Amino acid sequence: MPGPSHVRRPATLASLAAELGVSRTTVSNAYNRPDQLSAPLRERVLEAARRLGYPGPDPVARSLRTRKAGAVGLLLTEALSYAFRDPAATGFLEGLALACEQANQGLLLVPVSPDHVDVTAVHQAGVDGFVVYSVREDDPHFMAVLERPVPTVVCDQPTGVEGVDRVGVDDRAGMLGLARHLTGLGHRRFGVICMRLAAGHNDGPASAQRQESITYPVQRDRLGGIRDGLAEVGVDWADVPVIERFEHSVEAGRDAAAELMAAHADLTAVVCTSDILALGALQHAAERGLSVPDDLSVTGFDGVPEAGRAGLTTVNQPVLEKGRIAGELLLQRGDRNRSRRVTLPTELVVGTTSGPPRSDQRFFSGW
Amino acid sequence: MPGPSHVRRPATLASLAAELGVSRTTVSNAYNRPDQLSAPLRERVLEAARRLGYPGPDPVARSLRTRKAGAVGLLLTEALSYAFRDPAATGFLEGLALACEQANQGLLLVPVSPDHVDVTAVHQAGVDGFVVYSVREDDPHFMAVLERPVPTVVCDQPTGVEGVDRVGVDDRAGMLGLARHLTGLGHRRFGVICMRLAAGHNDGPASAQRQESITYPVQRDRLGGIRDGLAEVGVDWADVPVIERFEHSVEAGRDAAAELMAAHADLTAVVCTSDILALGALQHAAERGLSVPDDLSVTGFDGVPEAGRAGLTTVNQPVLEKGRIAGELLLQRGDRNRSRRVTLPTELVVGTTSGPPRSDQRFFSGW
DNA sequence: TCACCGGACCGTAACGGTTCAGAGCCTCAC
DNA sequence: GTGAGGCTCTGAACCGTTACGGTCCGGTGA
Repeated sequence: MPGPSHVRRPATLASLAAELGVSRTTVSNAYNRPDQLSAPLRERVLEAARRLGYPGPDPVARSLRTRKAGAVGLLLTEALSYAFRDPAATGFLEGLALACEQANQGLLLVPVSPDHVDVTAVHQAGVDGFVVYSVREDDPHFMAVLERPVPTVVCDQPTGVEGVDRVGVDDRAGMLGLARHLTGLGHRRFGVICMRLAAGHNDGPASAQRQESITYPVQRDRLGGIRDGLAEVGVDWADVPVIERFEHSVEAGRDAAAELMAAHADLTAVVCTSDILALGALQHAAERGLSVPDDLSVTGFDGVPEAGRAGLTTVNQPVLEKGRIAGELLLQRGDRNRSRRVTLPTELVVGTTSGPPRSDQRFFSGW
Repeated sequence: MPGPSHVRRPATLASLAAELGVSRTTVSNAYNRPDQLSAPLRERVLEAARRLGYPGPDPVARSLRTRKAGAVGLLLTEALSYAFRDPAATGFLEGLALACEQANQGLLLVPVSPDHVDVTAVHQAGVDGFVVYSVREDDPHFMAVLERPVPTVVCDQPTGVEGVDRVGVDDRAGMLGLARHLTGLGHRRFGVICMRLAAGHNDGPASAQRQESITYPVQRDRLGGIRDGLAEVGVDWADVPVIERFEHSVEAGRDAAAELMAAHADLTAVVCTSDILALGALQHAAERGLSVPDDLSVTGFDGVPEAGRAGLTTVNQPVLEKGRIAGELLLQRGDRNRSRRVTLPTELVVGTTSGPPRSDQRFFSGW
């Protein structure tokens, strides 16, 4: 098997042209516009290229001249590797990759350092546009993206950025439906487990003040949906404990559930703002010996495959579709200039983790 | 919230320099080498940049000049989106992404068209090197990568390419250990389900001839490992039916198992060359009413999370580690020029899907 | 006074292509 | 014979930046 050709400094289009005694234009055309030169000459060019080990036009130089990179940048707030761990993100990426490969565009995962903020990677990225996946409103990387003179599409959050297309779901409505499902079953004593609400590490109860200053619109909407749903049956939001976790993992959900139940043993329903957290809550319930849904109802959000297998009551959102549409919004942008907003439908999925509270608990809740 | 700046044609370094009456070098230095100019002047430059909406040095132009793109290209044979569906690939990607983000390098997923071969995407990719994940020996995209004058690292396959680093596991040894486990349990009647062996769609038995012309070394080694293991107890490989599937999915595994068992109802063990296929085989066994492992033993390869949950007997390989090392081989390549080979260990995991064959079956196998 | 030095800044030449307006030249119709 | 038009091919400008090797100037030590 032949080895790679990176040993020798490769020939350039110019050197190839000189070798052949033709103009650089002609060599360029041999690659890009075969109809612009005679077949024999073209063959002669290509043959010489083979002989001299010319790898074809340099992609970077071409990008500079043509002003297109042939790639889409993807920005995530989390560490890059996170994208491959979170099933919701994975689904999104699959959809986005689908759109990219259909348009023959590369997908550049922009490395963001989770620890120290460093936006150079955003400046480094040779891309024709950015897809931003679910980042904080005041994310510095996102700011850097906005400064780049390329189109941008946001998935989920931040919302309402001028001149930027967005695709997402109606998180508030989705959660509202879920809350009604639970209140309809008779629940009145709720606890909530949510994801990171703003910059800064806050593992524990989310104070009213913190809830005021949420910088993740999705979390804001999901909490808002729950609050609205509970308000309909007279449950005061101030009485609902909300536990926040910085990390988004099953482990974090389990841990949060433990914290929640330790302080509020009388809850009949735990609403989580993601399936991953809910799966953790289910783990905790099992460890605590609570029967779900008899002793406790647990719900999630997203509709990831594992949730389906676990029979979790949740709100499905079309993650793959979100990715696909994000890609299409970016790539198929005609001469449109106004920003477009796409809101996809969610669907309440009633699984086996939600049911009416025990009658004694129901009675208890009447106090 | 402010909008993006892609409306106006952005200022260039040159125009900024002209505006300020300084040289372009100075502006460049303001961004890249703050120590090369006085602080006040630097501030003046940056202020003017802000005022004129100069987004900082163009990444593509910079790449052209500095000859580095700040990104690693990833080549997969399958459609891009596949990478996010196969858990083994996902694990690999996570590891690779880890290495990339540590080196502050982007990860460019190169779009390959699964249907019609089109290597332009490989030529398009502005990257400093390629990681090739598990492709066919004669894959045209891979050939195109080799022509690019950049370093390349291969994961798994193809093997033995001159001048190209490689990371993988000893697939043959892994499978050999697994085969010994099964023969040790008493199995003598085997069936095999394997992944795509070569170019071309072959869903069905893999003839001896096809097995001769395998172009996926990993499959060659895994099958070879089984063969060697069976030979040790006198089982003739010619008597072992091998079913191939083009698609790599649970569904395909289920289907292949059905085909296998329909023709060979007397098998006591089905060895699959991947966990995904094995999970499908388990599904089929369940549908057929076979008790695993009493009626049938089923094994996989890879050690994906789902296999763990299913209790599958399999061969674990450190997929995340493979990705991380692939990235490191590419990024931390010193002035080394000889190609490096890294072989990571595998581990036999005995789950609940393998056990001794029924005694009557064992007797039967003695015929 | 003068050679020398270091900091601050600059001019020029790449980097490797693409693009566009032609220049030749040949053919064909009139 | 001649002008129109088509096919090939060329020359020069341009894309936006950084690398390299300077220059300029004020200060210093002898």
